[in-house]
Amino acid sequence: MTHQTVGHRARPGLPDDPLAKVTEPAPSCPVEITLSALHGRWTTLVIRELLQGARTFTELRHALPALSDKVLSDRPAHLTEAGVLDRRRQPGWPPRVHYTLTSHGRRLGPVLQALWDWGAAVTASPPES
Amino acid sequence: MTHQTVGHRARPGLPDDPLAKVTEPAPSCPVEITLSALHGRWTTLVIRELLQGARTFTELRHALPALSDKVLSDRPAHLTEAGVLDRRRQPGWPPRVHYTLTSHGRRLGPVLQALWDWGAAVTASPPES
DNA sequence: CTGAATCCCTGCCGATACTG
DNA sequence: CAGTATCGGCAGGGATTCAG
Repeated sequence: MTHQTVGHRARPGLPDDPLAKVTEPAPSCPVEITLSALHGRWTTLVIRELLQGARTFTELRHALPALSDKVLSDRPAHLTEAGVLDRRRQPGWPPRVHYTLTSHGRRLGPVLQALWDWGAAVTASPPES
Repeated sequence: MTHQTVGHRARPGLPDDPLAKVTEPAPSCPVEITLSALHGRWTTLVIRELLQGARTFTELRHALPALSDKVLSDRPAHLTEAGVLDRRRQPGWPPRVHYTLTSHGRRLGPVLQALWDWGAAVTASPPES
């Protein structure tokens, strides 16, 4: 399926890594890092928007009209810290800021795809419950 | 609506699906469904544990000693609702409950793998920050 | 043994108002 | 234009206690 080139593994399941044995949500755990990057309402929608190209603050607001200015400001800031986004100020007036995905950010595409596929599969064939 | 076959996709990124155009975190969005299943602290660690086989309440407690009884009870309950887990009571005394991944649950393995890979890649090559 | 009920504390998110 | 400051409501989750 859309199993990208994220590296194949000998066996299914989780990798053979010392961090795979943590018994608490350590911030150094790769899974925690990713979930932390995706954390927060609206976050995945902001990423989806930017997967289609650079966006300014106003363009994001237009694409996601329900977001308050605060969240519209917080999400890109958080994502920039997480290394997902690049923030470029365009000199002059009025101020313009362009948000662009970094190479890391672009690699979130397959991750969101994996999330999408699982949710779609569950919807298509709900469990016994 | 979810007319899709989750098969191959013409282009990278997100699928061509009406739900891909929501402008708010709709609960019917597959991505939201998956994130909702993984939602909550400790959740992914519980799933990781169960990816290695069925576990009882006590076995989970032993594997994840830091969890309070409440969370240790809430997480499997939530995951059962989400169709990830199967809960089987063993008759007799003392009461024993076995938690097992459903077929949907087992399919979370690759999803966690994708999350792991992204986090590991970011750690390996941190951004400009 | 396997939880459910309760209490409290914290952090998220929405709304509104203000600034370089 | 692109945010920051502030306030308040509410849900998540830890600790403790109780129940089948």
